[in-house]
Amino acid sequence: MTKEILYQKFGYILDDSLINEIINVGVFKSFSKDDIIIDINQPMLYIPLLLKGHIKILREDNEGNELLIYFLEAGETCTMSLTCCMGTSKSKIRAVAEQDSDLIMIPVQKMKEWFHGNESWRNFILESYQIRFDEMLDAIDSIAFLKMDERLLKYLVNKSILNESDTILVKHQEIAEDLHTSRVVISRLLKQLENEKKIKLGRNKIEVITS
Amino acid sequence: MTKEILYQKFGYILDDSLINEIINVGVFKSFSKDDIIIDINQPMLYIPLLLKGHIKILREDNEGNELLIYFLEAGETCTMSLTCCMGTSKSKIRAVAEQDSDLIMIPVQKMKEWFHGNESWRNFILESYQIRFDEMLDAIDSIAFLKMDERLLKYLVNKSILNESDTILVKHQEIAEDLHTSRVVISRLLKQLENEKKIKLGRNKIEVITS
DNA sequence: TTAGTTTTGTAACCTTTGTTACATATTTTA
DNA sequence: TAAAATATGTAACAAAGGTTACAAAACTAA
Repeated sequence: MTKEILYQKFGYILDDSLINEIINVGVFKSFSKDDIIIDINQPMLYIPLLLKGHIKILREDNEGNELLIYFLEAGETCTMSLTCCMGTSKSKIRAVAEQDSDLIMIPVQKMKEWFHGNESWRNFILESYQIRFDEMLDAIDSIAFLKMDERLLKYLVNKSILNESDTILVKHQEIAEDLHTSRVVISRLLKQLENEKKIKLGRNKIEVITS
Repeated sequence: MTKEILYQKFGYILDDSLINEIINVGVFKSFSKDDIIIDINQPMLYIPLLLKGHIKILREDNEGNELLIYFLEAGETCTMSLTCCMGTSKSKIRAVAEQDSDLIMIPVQKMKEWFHGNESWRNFILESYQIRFDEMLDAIDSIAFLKMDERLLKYLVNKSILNESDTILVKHQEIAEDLHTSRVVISRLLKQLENEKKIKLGRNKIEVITS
């Protein structure tokens, strides 16, 4: 039940009255794997709280090529959507369900009210910003400082932690899009990582060797 | 006088009583060009409000190589320092004065009080976060999607806008450090940009041709 | 089971970026 | 003014990553 999940994922920081209000004003939504939850330039009318699943946050260049910035997990929100209260209300990123995911969508107006009226919500917002900032810095570090093979391994390890499994179900093409490179480059580097005994390759499947 | 500059740069968003309190509790500090204002892993005890000058915000890799993330201008604050209220209080970035700069340093404790007690401060924080987020996205775009010659030109144009002058006083080595590449690469690409009539090179000096 | 589709492997080649080494030009200092 | 220090120019080569083209393997559906 939604209320229980809300308490479980957000109860550590949001107070009881607020959680009750979230249930009253929030709109429950489910998305299937690969659904686009919000797209670039779409108006942001709701702030999403993620109850279940994982969401990819992506950026796009002029030619339509993507780049994964970070993942959202259950118990988190997209700070991009928070900034919409000020200034532009258009999304600068694309959010895609990495797995089947459940969200509660909160109208922007409520977010503003709570921001000025509820301390626990303010703390949640601050904490969210901090987490996102750290993720953005980490994304910058990876792109700027790591070579593609290192980025690839980090991506795989991260994904395996996220899914709580050493085996990742993914195609080379999908990895290439997330890392903003070509499928051939990924296949080449994956084979190299396999030779270095860091992973094991299968069709639609990669096993990360943790040892 | 400090009070007037505060009103001039922050009066559009912070209310009068808050500006008066900032003057009371804030510590005025001046830095010279190339001074390190705060370094990586240093504890963050103050939030800086930039009154005059420009500040470079840099990230560093394991080998000590830098990468410019963005510039702070007068009327802005470093959101990295805001997040220190929650969680870690260690700086994840290095802040270096790009020009002689004046700051007002606000104790973290005050920032927390104001965040829960003053609406104009909350709006300022939200706005700051939005600006920084956009800058971070822009930094990611540049690193991920642009080739080095494009990044270089963007860097030069940006610097020329910031300094309100077509002529930038800078060494190739410094550019190389900001963009996380080598001096030879920068010299090569600068010469190329000069051949394309986009810039004019001098010693310690680059003129951006706007035409 | 066969034909088509999807996914992966790999070779060959190109472009961009990084490295080393050294030359030249300009400024500073003795 | 000569010597030293600093800044820039450039060649030659290396390495990483991107592109094209095609083959082979694995799966799917008729």
